[in-house]
Amino acid sequence: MKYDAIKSLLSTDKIGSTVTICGWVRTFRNDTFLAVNDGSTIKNIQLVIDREEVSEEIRKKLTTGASICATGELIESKGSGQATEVKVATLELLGEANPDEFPIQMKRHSLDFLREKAHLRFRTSTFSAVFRIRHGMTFAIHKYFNDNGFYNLHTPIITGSDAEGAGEMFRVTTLDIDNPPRTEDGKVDEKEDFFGKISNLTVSGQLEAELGAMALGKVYTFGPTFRAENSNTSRHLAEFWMIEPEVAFNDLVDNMDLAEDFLRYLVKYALDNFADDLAFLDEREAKENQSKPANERPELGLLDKLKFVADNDFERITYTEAIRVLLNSKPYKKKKFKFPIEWGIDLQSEHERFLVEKHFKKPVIITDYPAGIKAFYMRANEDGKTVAAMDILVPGIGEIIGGSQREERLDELVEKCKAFNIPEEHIWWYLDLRKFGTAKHAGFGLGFERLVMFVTGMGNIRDVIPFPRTPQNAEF
RNA sequence: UCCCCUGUAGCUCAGUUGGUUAGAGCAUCUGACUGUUAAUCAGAGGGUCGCUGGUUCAAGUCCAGCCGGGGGAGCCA
Repeated sequence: MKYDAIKSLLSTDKIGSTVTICGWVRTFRNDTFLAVNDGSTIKNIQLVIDREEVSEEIRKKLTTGASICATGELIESKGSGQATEVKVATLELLGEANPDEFPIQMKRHSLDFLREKAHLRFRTSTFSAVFRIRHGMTFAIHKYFNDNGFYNLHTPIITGSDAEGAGEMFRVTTLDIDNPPRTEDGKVDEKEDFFGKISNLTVSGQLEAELGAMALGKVYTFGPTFRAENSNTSRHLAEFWMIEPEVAFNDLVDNMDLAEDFLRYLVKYALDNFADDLAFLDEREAKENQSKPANERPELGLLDKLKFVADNDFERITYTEAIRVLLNSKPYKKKKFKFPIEWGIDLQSEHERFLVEKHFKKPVIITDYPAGIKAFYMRANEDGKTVAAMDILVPGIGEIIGGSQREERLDELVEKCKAFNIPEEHIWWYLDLRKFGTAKHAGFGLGFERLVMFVTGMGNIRDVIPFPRTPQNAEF
């Protein structure tokens, strides 16, 4: 049915016109004032009900969560809390929400509690704001790439490639697991499976994206990825969405320039288009921080943090410099770090957090990591020790982007495969790219949910995806 | 997978060195009020204290095991 989005009515230019509101009741005060939200904005509209017009039977059922549709005149509000309100002429109760059973009441609920009510948490201000912004980020990502000459590439979700090396994979099979077909020597006969071989859910579209980039020039993927790691943290999901641009003829510096421009564009987009939702989340975060001890509070609130990122260049340092900074740091000298620091180790969370939150106080791009701690496809540097890799770290989240210039030299890549125990016949097609018209190219992966965490200030990744998939949990 | 914390009303939490009938705020219900802003005021209902076992005259409180939730670490995005 046709109805007026609340978002379109909150400005006063439609005063005097008859409007139709459909939405869900937030509160009903004084048996007269009905706050209704329809999801078009974080703001509610106030419906004013004449008790002569709407029966007591209906009024009793206007409880939090009930759905209604009403028509009436849009008028200037006599109250001070809002500019406009609707003088109700007709009101239809569409669906009741029994207050004894409906779990979302007008009070502060913990995020833990709402996580267990994921089917209803959209009805809260916090989650509706988060998911509006999540949509906005999806749209802005496609817009950025489209405006900059990239082509969106759909890489496979089910993959027969087992060389991606990004983590444990989910097996995909149509075999009867209680009674699988077996070969003569008693092993499960993989040839009988749907694809005639072992297949899995993808952990990354990067290798396929490289194939696209080496013909279309600039491509990006934006799709679901799956990791069967037993990770129990507030920053990991078993099913998450990833953006992976890949650009032909780009080197590591081009790659960093792209990643930084891209991230800052997205933050600006959120500030420009989701001001109401961000203002609400900013206040929410501020209230939450009040209960924290002073030394755990971030120096900048959400909005200030986003503005700072939008307006300032990221810090760029090499891994080797980062190690030097850490070795000269106060916490290192006072032995506050739990993990040792020496050239060659992978940076721990505590080290990354120090660099980003205490030392530079801004997003940091770390480049040129030791070859031994990075993936096989990253391009070997001239020093023979490091590779052309880059990670972008942001305050509060840690690593949000990981990328590299890819190894385009066939001989070097074949050597790397040997060193990493990857049989050439498994990635013959990836090696073919270096045999025929090879060229330097680079790309990165951005974890979409980590981006949404950063932009919304939410502290747990399970609160920025509608239905999170984590170990031991696939509810809904 | 490892370490730490935690489980008391629908929700958020308090509950002393073990001691009478387990409390508060919000939510709900009843009534009052009627231009309210998470309205207010008065009253009421609501509990197998996660589960199982143990110590004790006595366990929400102490001990053990199990189950659930959270935080941190590793792996990474």
